[in-house]
Amino acid sequence: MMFQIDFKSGKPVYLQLADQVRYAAASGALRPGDPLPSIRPLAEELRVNRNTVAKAYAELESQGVIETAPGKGCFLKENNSPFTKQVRQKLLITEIDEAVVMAHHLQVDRDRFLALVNERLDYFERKSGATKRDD
Amino acid sequence: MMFQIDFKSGKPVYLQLADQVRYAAASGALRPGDPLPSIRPLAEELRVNRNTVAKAYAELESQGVIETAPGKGCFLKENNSPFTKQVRQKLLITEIDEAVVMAHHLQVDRDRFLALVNERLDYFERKSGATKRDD
DNA sequence: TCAACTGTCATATAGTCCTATGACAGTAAA
DNA sequence: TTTACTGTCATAGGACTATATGACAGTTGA
Repeated sequence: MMFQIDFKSGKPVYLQLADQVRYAAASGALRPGDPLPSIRPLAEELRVNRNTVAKAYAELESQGVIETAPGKGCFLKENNSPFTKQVRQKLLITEIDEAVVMAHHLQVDRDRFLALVNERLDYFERKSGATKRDD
Repeated sequence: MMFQIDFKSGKPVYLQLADQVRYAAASGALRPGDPLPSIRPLAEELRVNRNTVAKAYAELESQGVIETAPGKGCFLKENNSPFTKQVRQKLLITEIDEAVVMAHHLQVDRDRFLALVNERLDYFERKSGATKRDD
């Protein structure tokens, strides 16, 4: 589905979820005014307590990313650009660095690493091509 | 100094430290047989409790990265790749996938992503080359 | 109105992370 | 031996994360 939790990462679940909502907003997967998944169903889907989802949403609301309306639901706010282009690039570089460090640690050389990266890019392109939405 | 902790990251301190030791080993900043900083001084320097440093070291020892000798100190192990080739590749692919997924989220296209990967590879190669020591 | 949904709040429980602190045993050098 | 270092262990407490659960009020549609 739209959100995924890594329970082994050591990173709090509510932060993972909040980050993913921000990414969805940044990437356009969620647009201003769009409803977010309701707390209870999402908690069930992610196999997480409803309080944990509520905490993620509460944080997002306090940061002005979403709007919550008791009785109605949660919606993406109009003017949400929590990430500038620079910040987004920094986020990506952090992820890339972790992979590069792991490659060093595992003594995988540059060519083999780049081959793996291309392989995974192919894999995800095939995958997302299959799930492309009609908007 | 050699290690740095980000107290705002949400990631446990002992995991951050363990990762940095692994990186130091991978990059050559620490070589097999080298002594690691002693627990108490390092804890003081990082402004962290000594138990937290001890926990990081204990994890590294259980993973075969370092060796601890009560009364003497902690030292980088000779052959620190406790993982089989398959397991290592799987670990690496997991890291790569996280970066690829992030790139998708942030709408960074393939060419730009590969350019960033190469840039970071260059960066780390320069860095590990520059930290070569005179012993 | 009634039922089913929405978010919200309060309480209790458990686990982890981190701190603080004292104590112990092994090592090494004066 | 004494002193100062090393890693290790045990205990206690605070903060945070997450769980489980019950209850409440607002919204919506039958």
